[in-house]
Amino acid sequence: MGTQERRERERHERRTKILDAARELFAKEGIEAVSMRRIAERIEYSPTALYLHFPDKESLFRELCRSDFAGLALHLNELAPVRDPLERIRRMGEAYVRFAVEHPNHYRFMFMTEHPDVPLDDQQQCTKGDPEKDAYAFLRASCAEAIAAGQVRDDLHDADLLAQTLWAGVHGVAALCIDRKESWIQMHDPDVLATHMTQALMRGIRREGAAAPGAADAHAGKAPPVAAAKTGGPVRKSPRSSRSPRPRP
Amino acid sequence: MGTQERRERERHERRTKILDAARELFAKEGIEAVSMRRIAERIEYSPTALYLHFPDKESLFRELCRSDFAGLALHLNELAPVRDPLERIRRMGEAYVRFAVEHPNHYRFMFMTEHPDVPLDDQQQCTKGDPEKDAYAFLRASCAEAIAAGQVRDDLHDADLLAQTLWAGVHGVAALCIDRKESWIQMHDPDVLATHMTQALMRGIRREGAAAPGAADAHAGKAPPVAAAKTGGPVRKSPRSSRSPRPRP
DNA sequence: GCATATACTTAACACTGTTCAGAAAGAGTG
DNA sequence: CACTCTTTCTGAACAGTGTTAAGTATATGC
Repeated sequence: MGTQERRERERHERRTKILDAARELFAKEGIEAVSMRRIAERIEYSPTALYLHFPDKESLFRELCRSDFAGLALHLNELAPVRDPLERIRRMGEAYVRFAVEHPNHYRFMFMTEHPDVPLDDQQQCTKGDPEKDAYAFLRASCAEAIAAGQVRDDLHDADLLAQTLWAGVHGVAALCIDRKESWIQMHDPDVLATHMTQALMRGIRREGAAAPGAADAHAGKAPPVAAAKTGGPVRKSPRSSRSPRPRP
Repeated sequence: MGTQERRERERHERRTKILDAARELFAKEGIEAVSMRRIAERIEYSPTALYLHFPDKESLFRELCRSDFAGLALHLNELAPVRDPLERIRRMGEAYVRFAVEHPNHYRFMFMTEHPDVPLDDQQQCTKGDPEKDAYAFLRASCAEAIAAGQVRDDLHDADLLAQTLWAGVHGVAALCIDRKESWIQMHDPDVLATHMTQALMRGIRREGAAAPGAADAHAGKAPPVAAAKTGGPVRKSPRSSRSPRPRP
């Protein structure tokens, strides 16, 4: 009987209707400024109706941002064809800051607010570690690749440590540019800062003697072994207990 | 007539009584979790009484954090006697992250929340730019010094650009460590990350050919020209910054 | 003694996220 | 058809928030 399926479908439509309304308000005004009542109002529901589809406000926005995480990963994956790992990483940094500045509200929610330690649900569980859907995994894989290629200084041969250092660098640029936009400290242009940050970090992590990539490098015609081809190791999903990269070689 | 002065004094005492209660709650639970009612309760006032001393909640916390800004600047100024500008900057980075991790709530309010573009009041107006009271000014001055000393690459000869790049680097470490403490990405130890970040950045900004400072440098016995000329203080004990791991020279 | 400024309180407003009891409508079953 | 059960939504309410208006003591200044 098709009724079951039709109901499922209609339910899904209602859900996305809520999410669409929320996304619009949220992206424009930020998470704090948007109340459940206003979201409900916009789609002519009562506030209570939202709670039939989402347990609370945070879950609603979490769901909303999940797609944005995927979007970020997709955005960065466009750089997968760049052959030289360090050059790829450098460009990822620039693209990352651009993404953050263009979607400040999403970025703020994704990376600038404390998230309670809620256990990953099934969907997150299987995207985690997949370089195509998990931006951090992609970065980490590229770092591992660079290390394996002997491009990185000896004291940075831990892929997680390297990835987190680089991530922190561009996150700092993004976060300061978003928060301190109208502050007593006049920040430079995000693009300029991002470029200098990534270049400085590249010089800072590169093994001495390793040649900097000339402008010659650039794109490869064909997608190479998928950006590291699992360089990051057996990246599969890990049942949450595996949250201990625990490096220290 | 002494009544005026006494009243002024008593008023000031009430003010600090409020601030003390607020500081305690705020530092423990964060700005969001603390309500005006709870602050008032703690000192056996009615909630409205707070509004006789502060126009609103944000002003209260702003006042509270002003002293912490000064504290940060003081903390960093202990490094003023370090003669070599780049080495001084590098250590400032480490000290900065340590400060952030030790006072996460204050740091979050100072540098991780959007502050409305409120015009600086008189007091802020005159601390701004003073390296002893304004940590950014101190960093910027050190950057200018390093540039003047010919230690910095030519493409980073803008003191603000350089300062903001370095700041962003350590801010990224601090912010990620504070926010992602319990996240699906297990962050490395803040100290380790801070050390690697600052070292990588130092290598990344240093003019090629300029010698890295040997461990020989370190403290100066006497106040050297710029840095300490303004420190006004002989920079005695550094009660809290003494635990500098500092591996890998 | 009296007006006044100060410090405080009670009551209330306009919000917030969230829950609970119920109503209306459709589907499945006798 | 009637009966039940599920789904979907609503209205009212709870417990909280920051903040304001109006009113009350009390000490000061004349």
